[in-house]
Amino acid sequence: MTYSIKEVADMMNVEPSTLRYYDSMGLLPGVKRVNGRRVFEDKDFKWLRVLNYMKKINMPIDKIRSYVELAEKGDSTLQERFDMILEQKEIVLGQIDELKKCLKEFEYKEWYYTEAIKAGTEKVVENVTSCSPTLEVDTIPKN
Amino acid sequence: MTYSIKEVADMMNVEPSTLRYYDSMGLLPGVKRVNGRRVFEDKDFKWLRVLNYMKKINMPIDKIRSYVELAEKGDSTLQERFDMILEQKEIVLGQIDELKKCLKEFEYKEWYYTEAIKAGTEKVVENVTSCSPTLEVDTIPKN
DNA sequence: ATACAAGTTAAAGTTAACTTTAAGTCAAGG
DNA sequence: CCTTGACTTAAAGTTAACTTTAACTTGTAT
Repeated sequence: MTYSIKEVADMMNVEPSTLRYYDSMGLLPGVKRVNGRRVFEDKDFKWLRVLNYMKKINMPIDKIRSYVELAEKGDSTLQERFDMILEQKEIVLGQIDELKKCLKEFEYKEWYYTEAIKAGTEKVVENVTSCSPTLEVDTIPKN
Repeated sequence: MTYSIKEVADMMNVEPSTLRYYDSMGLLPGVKRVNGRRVFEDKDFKWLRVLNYMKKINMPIDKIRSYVELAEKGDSTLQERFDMILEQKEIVLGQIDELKKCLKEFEYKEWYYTEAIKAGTEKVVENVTSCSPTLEVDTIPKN
């Protein structure tokens, strides 16, 4: 089974131009051409899938490319790739942790506004939310 | 207690220029000035904290600003703010869910490379990872 | 045969979120 | 008095990740 760039783009929910861009960045190795046109095969979805979850964790394209390049080199890079995967796994764990903390803040705000709406004014809950600068402010991530 | 822009920047782990930028975007309402210089007070950390977790969930600055603007209008916007918070809470839940799926992929890859390294070659596990295009590829998020 | 839809490239344009630069103000120390 | 360091603004520059454009080719339908 083969697929046109449009078909793959639709499956992946991106624009064809995005796939061309990924290809030009070296993220889609080994995609066949027929008359200059990209023809996607089942094996290409292996990479598309990898691309998919690597992008979801906000891995920069340059880093994804280096992983792809390692994979292209074959068995001699197994350890390096393993190390990269482990590192990214830790990053995902950290991201999940951060988001869970944020979730708590939103749940708190949900309660806060529920109470405020009940009372018709924020004054009723404002005192509860006063924060000490040092204790409650954790770091804003650089990006 | 008051703080200079540099002190706050250090606490928040951002550049002073970033705080000026946030201020210029309307994200830091009510910061005092003395001789034209920003002087942060404890009450300002309430907003910095909100800014902090809103940025962590990748809420765009424009959307944060509209929340800040609603808050500035007072009690008449309580319901609107509640709705925004609820919406964002759902978004965070979705993000956590996505990341958990990604985590599984990385854990799988961890196992994959562990086996491959043991065997000295990927061939041993390659067949396990063949994917059907439709079943295993879920959508790449637009951004 | 011819028009049209879908593909191609290279290069320029876009957007968000900062960051840097240039030119200036101000308070404190020597 | 003068220098230094930390602040100020407005405006220009940066970066990543696309997206659009322009000019062109190709396969399919009428």
